[in-house]
Amino acid sequence: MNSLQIRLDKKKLERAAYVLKSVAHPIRISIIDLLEQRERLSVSELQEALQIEQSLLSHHLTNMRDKGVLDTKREGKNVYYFLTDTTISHIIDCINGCRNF
Amino acid sequence: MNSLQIRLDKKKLERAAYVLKSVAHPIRISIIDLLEQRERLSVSELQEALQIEQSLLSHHLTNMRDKGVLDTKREGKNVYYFLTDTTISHIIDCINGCRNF
DNA sequence: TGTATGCATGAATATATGTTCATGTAATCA
DNA sequence: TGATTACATGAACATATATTCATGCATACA
Repeated sequence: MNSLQIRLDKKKLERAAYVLKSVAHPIRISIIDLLEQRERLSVSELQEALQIEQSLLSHHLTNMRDKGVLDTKREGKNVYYFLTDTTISHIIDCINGCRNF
Repeated sequence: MNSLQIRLDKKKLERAAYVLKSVAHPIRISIIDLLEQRERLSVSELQEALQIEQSLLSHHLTNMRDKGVLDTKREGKNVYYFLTDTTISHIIDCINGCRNF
């Protein structure tokens, strides 16, 4: 028997890689970490916690939103970001809980 | 109270991003998927299943090995690759089991 | 309505990653 | 020991990603 084959179709593979990419960055992992603590955060709040340029933060947030990891809700002048799915949190916990990495 | 802060230190963050990056690619996800089915696989076996150039595969394998995701064992002419940690499998399962992605 | 605040966007640049091609090396076997 | 098989490596090139800077747009408020 030699039935070795990839179990994921091309679309799934690309989608998975696409989502994972949007997590695989120190700043973006930090954003997820913060959103695990606070449910939802405005860009200003994130900026204060992260201490990075507003524009850079905005680019990262847009990136994560485009990839479906985050979503937003405007309230007055503020835009609040929140996690769309707990899967991403699990992934970060997974990595951090792991001794080998 | 306003005790919002990143819970992960810089080293952990960079390490996590580093490991995640080595997973965030269709070919490399496929490799992990195959190694979940077979425990260990030679480069030739992987190549047959993946249908990609030997050199490209080798680069990806080296990448994953360097980042601690895979390890190797030579046996005669063959080099066998295997997962060092189930965390990575969990991550892939996590993503695939998730309806939102 | 003008001004300040909060955030987004686009172009330019810097840097990292992926892929190919040619070649190298290690183990086996005739 | 010379040829073959299995895999690795490095340079060159292509492409993607990250960062900065300047500017734009929306909301609120004086």
